[in-house]
Amino acid sequence: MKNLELAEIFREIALILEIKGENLFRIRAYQRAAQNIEGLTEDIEDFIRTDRLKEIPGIGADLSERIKEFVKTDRIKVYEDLKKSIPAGVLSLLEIPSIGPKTAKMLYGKLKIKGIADLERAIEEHMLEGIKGVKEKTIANIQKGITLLKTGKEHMPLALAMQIADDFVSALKKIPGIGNVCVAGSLRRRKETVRDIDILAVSDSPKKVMDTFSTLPAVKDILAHGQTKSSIRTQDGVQVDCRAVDVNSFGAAMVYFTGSKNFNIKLRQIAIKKGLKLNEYGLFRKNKFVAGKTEAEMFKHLGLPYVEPELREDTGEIQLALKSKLPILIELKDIKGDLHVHSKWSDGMNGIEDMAQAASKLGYSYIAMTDHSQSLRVANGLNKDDLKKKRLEIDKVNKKMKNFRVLYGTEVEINSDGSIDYSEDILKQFDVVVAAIHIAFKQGKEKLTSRIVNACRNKHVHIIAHPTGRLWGTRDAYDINFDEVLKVARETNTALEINSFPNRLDLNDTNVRRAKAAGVKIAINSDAHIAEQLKVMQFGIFVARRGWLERKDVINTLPLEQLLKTIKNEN
DNA sequence: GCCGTTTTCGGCCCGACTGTTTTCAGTCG
Repeated sequence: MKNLELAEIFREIALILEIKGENLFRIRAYQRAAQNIEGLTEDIEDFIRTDRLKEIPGIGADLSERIKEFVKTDRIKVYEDLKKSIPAGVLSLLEIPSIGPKTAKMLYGKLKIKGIADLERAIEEHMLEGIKGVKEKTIANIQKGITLLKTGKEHMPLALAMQIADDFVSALKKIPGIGNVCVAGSLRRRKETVRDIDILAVSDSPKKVMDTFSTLPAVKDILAHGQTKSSIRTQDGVQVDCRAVDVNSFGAAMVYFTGSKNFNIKLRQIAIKKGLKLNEYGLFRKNKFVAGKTEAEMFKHLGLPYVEPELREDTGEIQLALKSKLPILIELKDIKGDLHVHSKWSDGMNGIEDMAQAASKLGYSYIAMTDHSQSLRVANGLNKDDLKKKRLEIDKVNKKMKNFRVLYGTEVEINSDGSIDYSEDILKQFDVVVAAIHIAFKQGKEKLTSRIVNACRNKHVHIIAHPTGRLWGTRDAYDINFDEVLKVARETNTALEINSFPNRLDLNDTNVRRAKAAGVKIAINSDAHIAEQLKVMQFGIFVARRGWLERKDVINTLPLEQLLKTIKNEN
């Protein structure tokens, strides 16, 4: 699958064109194409094979040819030529905050600066001084930008961002007379990682909000401080933007500030077609205010149903919204149980009853106690004798608890040779079998794919846990043929997991969408090792929603009896 | 470079903040 590679190239073409000062709309066309290709749930080569390239929004005659050229020859001539015209390092200048295409072009044109190291040297040697339009502050900002780039946090996991955002929101809510205070931006869209935090506040006196915001104890640097909009960096290097609006503009501002950028552009185009103007203050007809107080009324006046924030990425949701065919996204309250949970029997910290009680308190009606299997010694995997004792304990807990069922489960190891860590005899006794890879994940694409595919083909395996194995900040996804996995999972009625652990979130949103498109069922599980961790389920739900999942796509939204029938292939 | 119940040519989202200017360009979201 060459989708991501291709998107990357288009994006780079756009950057080079930007520096060269080319037509802005040509640049945007490449950016848009890159984004749309990235969001595809299907292999780009399939589009070529079936002659549907031009059905992808933003792909016309020219880009179709470029795509075909790339798939066929692995290169794009236009791109190769462009790369020759500008040294690679010049593009890296754009990563520095405060440096955009114009500045990068000027630096390269006037001072032959070909990268960040060059730029630092030039500043040291006072070479920037005396250039038209560059004074002390510009130089200071570039220096600050370089420092930020080197030390600053690039992206942080959603869970961390939510905590930081909560602190800011509570602090702002203490301002006397303040109205709504909400997070917006990619955080509200629940992207798995976010670069900065956006907060929107309703107030009659925006200046007061700005002053309070920029002087909170967590603030280290003030990046901008205006009348209605400010931007700061925290002691930990996280950028937080805050904007204050009038109560009548709250909905418009939420739409605007939540994004995504491309989603906003699409909405504004729709507005124009209706003879309206859309900005962060509202919808206007000839400067007359039409709507703006709530998001719901904004969408309504644009002729659209409410679009959930997680969908607002301009990857086809607007087209569906126009036809009123948006998916009804799954919610946390739809989850009836957790099918991947550990206890003291393997590497968990709580006993079976503790986990069951905690799950019951969350409103679940079942959990599967899926402790590790015998070969995974580091996690205290269970042998045959352990399993017998564990089963007795489960029976005991089940007798005691009302309206709740502990399912006898395992997270069985997919061994390095592709075999399953328990024999058929043992496997068939479990209510729920989750299979997973924890060892030998550098075997290469073919071998890894065949291990997972074999597990799917084992009739006792119901779910593949954390199917791509990525660990945020530690380990990339395994190199597997995901299309092959989807095909076999579908054939064998094996569910793929969304592992909700904040550093896993595996499957991710794009893969979830691909799985749904392929007709594969999903299980959203916590993988909790202590009772408190059952609550990470919400992060899996975020991923599911970003992957367009509805209740019916997820097996653990089913009541117990139906769930058992479904996973055992009995209906 | 894309796209079309206004159009196959001429449009293409909109505004805040900053730093440098004498009215605005560049950057950012």
